[in-house]
Amino acid sequence: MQKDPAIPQFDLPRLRIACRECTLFQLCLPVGVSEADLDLLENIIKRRRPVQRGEYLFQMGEPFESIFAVRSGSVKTYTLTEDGREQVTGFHLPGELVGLDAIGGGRHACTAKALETTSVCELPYNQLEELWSRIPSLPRQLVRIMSKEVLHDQTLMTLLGKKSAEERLASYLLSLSTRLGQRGFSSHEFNLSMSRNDIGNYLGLAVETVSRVFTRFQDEKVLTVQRRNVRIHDLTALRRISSYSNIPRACPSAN
Amino acid sequence: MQKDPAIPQFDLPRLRIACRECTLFQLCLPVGVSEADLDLLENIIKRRRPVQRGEYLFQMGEPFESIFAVRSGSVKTYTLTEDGREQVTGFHLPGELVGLDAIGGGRHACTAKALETTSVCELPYNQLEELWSRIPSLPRQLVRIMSKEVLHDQTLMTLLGKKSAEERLASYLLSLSTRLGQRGFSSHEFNLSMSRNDIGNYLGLAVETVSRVFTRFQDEKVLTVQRRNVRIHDLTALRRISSYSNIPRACPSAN
DNA sequence: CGAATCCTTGAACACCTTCAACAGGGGTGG
DNA sequence: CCACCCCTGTTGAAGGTGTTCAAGGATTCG
Repeated sequence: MQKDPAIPQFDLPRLRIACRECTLFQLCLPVGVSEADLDLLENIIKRRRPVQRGEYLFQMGEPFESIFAVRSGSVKTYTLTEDGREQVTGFHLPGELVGLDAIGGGRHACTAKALETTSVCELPYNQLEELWSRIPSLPRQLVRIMSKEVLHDQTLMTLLGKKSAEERLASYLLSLSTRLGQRGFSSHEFNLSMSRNDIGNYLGLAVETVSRVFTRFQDEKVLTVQRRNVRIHDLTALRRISSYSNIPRACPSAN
Repeated sequence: MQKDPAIPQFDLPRLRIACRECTLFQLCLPVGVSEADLDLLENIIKRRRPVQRGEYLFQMGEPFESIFAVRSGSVKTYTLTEDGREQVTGFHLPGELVGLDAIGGGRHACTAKALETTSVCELPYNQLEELWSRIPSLPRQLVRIMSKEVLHDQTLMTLLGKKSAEERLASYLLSLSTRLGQRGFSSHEFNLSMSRNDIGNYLGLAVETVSRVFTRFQDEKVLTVQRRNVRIHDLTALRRISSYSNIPRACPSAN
């Protein structure tokens, strides 16, 4: 695993880590859960030993047992299309939940792979459901999180359906920057844990295009990029680029 | 409103329609709710008078009050991007829920517009939440539905990121065909309630491309299309086209 | 009947992809 | 410790798919 100045190592060996001590408390499922109820929640959480880069949290087709909360590191989720190609469906940072798309189908619809050394909290879903009657804020929060997930997917649909290559990469970097900032990391310098291949796959672009746009951004002094290390110099420019301001054609707001 | 042989008129004037009598019972939120509990659920449902074509269920930015279940007709949801362009995020058929993306944010993130005369069940969300303790299957079912929504969005991401124009339209028509079939309508002949503009917007294509692909499909005898009326002749061909079998380039499953 | 909207078709262009080749790290093994 | 190799990332050139621009036809509705 590469050294990564932006992602400090957590105290991984400490197996028993309470939600209330977790730096991600505000971002994760326990939001709104009372002190008294936290114990109930914590009792069902399995804290696995850290997952190494390339290892799986779960794989597509496996029976659905648990959802996972990322504690540190990062996870990529992807599906295999019928002809065996990979479609990256998301990158998950600390505090984010993985596996939500499997609840409805009983089987995992995607594969979750660690992009670096990653630690997660495993939440057995059956046990989680059983807590709902005792902790009503739990299902409320879960539904809220899933609602935001739907919202996120919709912005992604806009990105894929309407945006140019530059707009896509700018939006992507801004998303990463914001999310890292929320988690206490630097929002203007960070290391990408995913390859250009993954980025391109996720953004609906060829690897070469991702590479080219990166160098274009660098030429325009918007950022500096060296392999996986990104330093954003002009956040405003990035924002301007991302909110596509192409001249819109006459677009009758059809019936 | 145009005549539509594939969508028979429901008995709209009858205001009091019980879930248990609803033909959509199996597709909608009440799945898994016991007979005894149905009354509780039905009591909070507001059944509005039918919404006319072009009218709104809700608009972007409005405070979130209710989610809606489509009873008959169809609804288009869309967001306005920062520069005022429209992004269609979905088309909703009978039995499907609308407004789920607003739960997390407190405000509607999209606008829902009727594509034809449409009737809906309005479910005030606060009251719905209050029922959860009495009817535990309600939140379970809601989470399940939202999970499927996430799943659906992911296939759409694949469509937008990886598929060609032909593959997109074929997938879209198959989706419509399947969903209409599930609802008791013909799966090989139906009328589109949305314009080419909306379809193109949804699929990330220019209107002209949608039109061209339609005629190409017609030339290949896959279907007949006359304005909004679609007759599918070769479902197999459509399926073959939709599951893109382009020669994949070397695609190292980059860690 | 006329206006507006929706849909279709044609031609030129643009953006991104594909193909190809090479450069630079990082890891492994000698 | 260096050489080597593989993988990742970069850059160039050609090509294709879909967009844009433009114009005309069809349908609906006032």
